Amino acid sequence: MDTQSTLAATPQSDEITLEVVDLMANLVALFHREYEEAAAARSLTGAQAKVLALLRRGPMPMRQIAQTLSCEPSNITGIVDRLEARGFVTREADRQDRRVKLVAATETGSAASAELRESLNFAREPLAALGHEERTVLRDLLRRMLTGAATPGA
Amino acid sequence: MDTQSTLAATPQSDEITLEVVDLMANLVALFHREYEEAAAARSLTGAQAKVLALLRRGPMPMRQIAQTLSCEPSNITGIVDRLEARGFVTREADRQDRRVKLVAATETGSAASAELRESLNFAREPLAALGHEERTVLRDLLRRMLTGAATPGA
DNA sequence: CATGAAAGGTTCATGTTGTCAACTTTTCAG
DNA sequence: CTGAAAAGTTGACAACATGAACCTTTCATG
Repeated sequence: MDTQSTLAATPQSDEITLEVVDLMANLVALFHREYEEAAAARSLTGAQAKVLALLRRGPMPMRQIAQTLSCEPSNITGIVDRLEARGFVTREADRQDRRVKLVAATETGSAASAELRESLNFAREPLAALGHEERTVLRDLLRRMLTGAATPGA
Repeated sequence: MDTQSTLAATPQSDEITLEVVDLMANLVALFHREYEEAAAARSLTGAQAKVLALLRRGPMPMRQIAQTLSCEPSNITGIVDRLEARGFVTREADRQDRRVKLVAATETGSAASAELRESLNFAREPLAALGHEERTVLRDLLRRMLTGAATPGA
């Protein structure tokens, strides 16, 4: 299945693909910057904002947070420590398995996260360049790219 | 897929846009992870790889690197220090303005950067889902999104 | 049931990234 | 010539990230 369904001999390294990869890199950098700025405007770091965003759907064990963000559990300990110290998050032991600590967003935490998300949607300058139809096309392409790969958030 | 709310007074927050933003966020996270992994496989950090990538087109002053990456110049000092210590990069004073230090990739540095770039092109699983035509469409959309915004690399 | 392996979190040591303020050197305007 | 401004560096400090060692809880197996 690794063998691509296209006809080219080296479909992964043709002109178009190279340029798309570069464009992607730029877009990724741009989004990353905007995300950091939006978080900083609410005196959150990027990592803290990411963790908080994960908790929108409900409490989550430390380990699962680490897996979702692809980092070591010990790293999450520190980030949650800081979020907890500022009242954005609580830690409580799981009833079923007392080894597990469930991290849950507080009122304040949820509010901050929702606010940040809102601000992001409006800050998306790049998208402003595209019309409705184009966004639809883009959406479909992105969907195709993401199904099959790891899709943590949604 | 409601089609009636397209008279958007708030074109930034319709259904499609919201979904595109979320998809983008996932794609950004995915690319970011892959980039870090690819860099780590060559014992480079993400930041070091980014600086090295910037030098592909030729030497660049410290300040310009900082501006392109949207961070403080003092931060670049440290990153370049480590790259220099490992022989990936050299610092030399600019002839015209001796305040300026031009950072240039060495043979080794260029090779590492090129290698990483190559590996990225092949590691791009998401792109594998798209055919040639679709990649072209995607490229055009990305181009549109990036022109007008800050376009550091290209 | 007892015991040891395994899993979930934390702690500690260490290194990298990032900011900010103070400083040196060089350039340039007056 | 003198002072302001620009380019880089340094030092102090916080956050992030990893890996190893450790504690507690769970669970499989004898």
